[in-house]
Amino acid sequence: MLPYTPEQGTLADIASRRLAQSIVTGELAQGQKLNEAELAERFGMGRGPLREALRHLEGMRLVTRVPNAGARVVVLDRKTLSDLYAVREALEGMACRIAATQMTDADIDQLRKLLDRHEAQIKKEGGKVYAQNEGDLDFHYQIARGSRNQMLMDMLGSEQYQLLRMCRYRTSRNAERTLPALQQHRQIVEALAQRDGELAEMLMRRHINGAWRSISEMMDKEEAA
Amino acid sequence: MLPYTPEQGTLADIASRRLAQSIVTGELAQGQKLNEAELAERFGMGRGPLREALRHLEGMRLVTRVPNAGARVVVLDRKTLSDLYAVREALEGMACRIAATQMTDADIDQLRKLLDRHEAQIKKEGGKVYAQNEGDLDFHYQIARGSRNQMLMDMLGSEQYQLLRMCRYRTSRNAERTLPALQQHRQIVEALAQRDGELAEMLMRRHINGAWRSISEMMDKEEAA
DNA sequence: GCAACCTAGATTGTCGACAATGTAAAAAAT
DNA sequence: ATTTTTTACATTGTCGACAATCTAGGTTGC
Repeated sequence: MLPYTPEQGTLADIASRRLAQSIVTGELAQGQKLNEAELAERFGMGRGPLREALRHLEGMRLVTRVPNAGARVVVLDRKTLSDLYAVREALEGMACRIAATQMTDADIDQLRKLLDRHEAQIKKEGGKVYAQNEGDLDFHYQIARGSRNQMLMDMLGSEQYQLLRMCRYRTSRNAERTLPALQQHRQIVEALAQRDGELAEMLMRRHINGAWRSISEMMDKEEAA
Repeated sequence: MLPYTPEQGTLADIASRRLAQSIVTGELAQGQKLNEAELAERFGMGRGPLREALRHLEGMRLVTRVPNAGARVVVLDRKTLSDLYAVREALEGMACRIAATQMTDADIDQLRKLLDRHEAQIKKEGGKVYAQNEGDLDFHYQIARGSRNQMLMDMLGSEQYQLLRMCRYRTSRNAERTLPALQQHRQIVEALAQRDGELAEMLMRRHINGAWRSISEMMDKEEAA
């Protein structure tokens, strides 16, 4: 259950969502120049709303702007991703620790069901990447919700972490990590069920660290080629 | 050394900075309605750039917008601040742990000098609130820099954490906590100097936790009145 | 007197045009 | 031929006007 983005609102809101989606999925390449007139044309709106959308995205750090030179899609280099995963480890570790005391039994049960669905999906399709990706995000977001910390939820769910989704799309083609990841997810849920915050935090930190190492290796291979 | 914001740029950039400043200092009250035409008039610009600035601030979470009903200054209630301080504890704790291995001796020396200046200022003026405030922010930001994690620096220095500055302005009138805080800062620096990341993290977490308790108490008193 | 409805004013959302700036290609000079 | 200068074009920045929406006050009916 990702934060629901209603399909309506002002034109600027719509443009903002569509652009965010295009950036995150890689439809718009990293570093690509964003031409206002062209995008406005494509979305069927004036340049005004589109400029507002770009400003919003700038605040979200999905685009970078230079005065009088326009906006470009942000570029995720190795260092940026490394920094991001370090921050994730701290934030989501904390989320787990707090969630262990704050989540209701019903919440935890929902988490289990979510993982069941993931498992079924993996077995059926061998990991249709898109769904698997959003599913993993769901898991992490649900735990953030469990912490009852709105700021954490904002950071993970809607804003800053879009960068993460962006990275996922690039790196999730090899689905070899999905099964061990699911296993780790289950361990985390069990720790939460036992109300063991420290263990849950440790498992989550290890899980994220492992994910980073996997991505890092993949980038090494890509660079070698 | 807060991130330097040049006094130039597009009108939207200027409006964004001026608004952020006004919001953070409390010149614009929490929850206050932001009238586009009025603000545009005051800043001597059209409504276009001003709307872009509002969008940017929305991305920064300093204002909240409702379609067709305008923008309002964000309201920092007790829960929001509590969440914010929990996140701070995790992030700045991490910053300390990493900074202990990443900062150069020169960096640490600069940190000592910064604290010397703070001490002198406190003794001289009994804590001119504004300077003291920004000074404390400097300290925390320098440590984030020491972690060499750009994402962390962004989060602390320029964006999300503006909420924190906002809160500080409201709560820093009673300067009774400045001296113990300085003492804690010194302890943290010495832990960094000894390259003891774990200790530095622990001290920082305790420091932030103490700050939150102090603010929380103050809010209790205010509510009682 | 109270409530629902309607009207007038204010405010936000959007667009198109124009000015300012940056960029790249063509022309001129060495 | 290469470098510099100039010129033309594309893009961004800004403004003012108009349409859509919301809000408040008054009016009408019960």
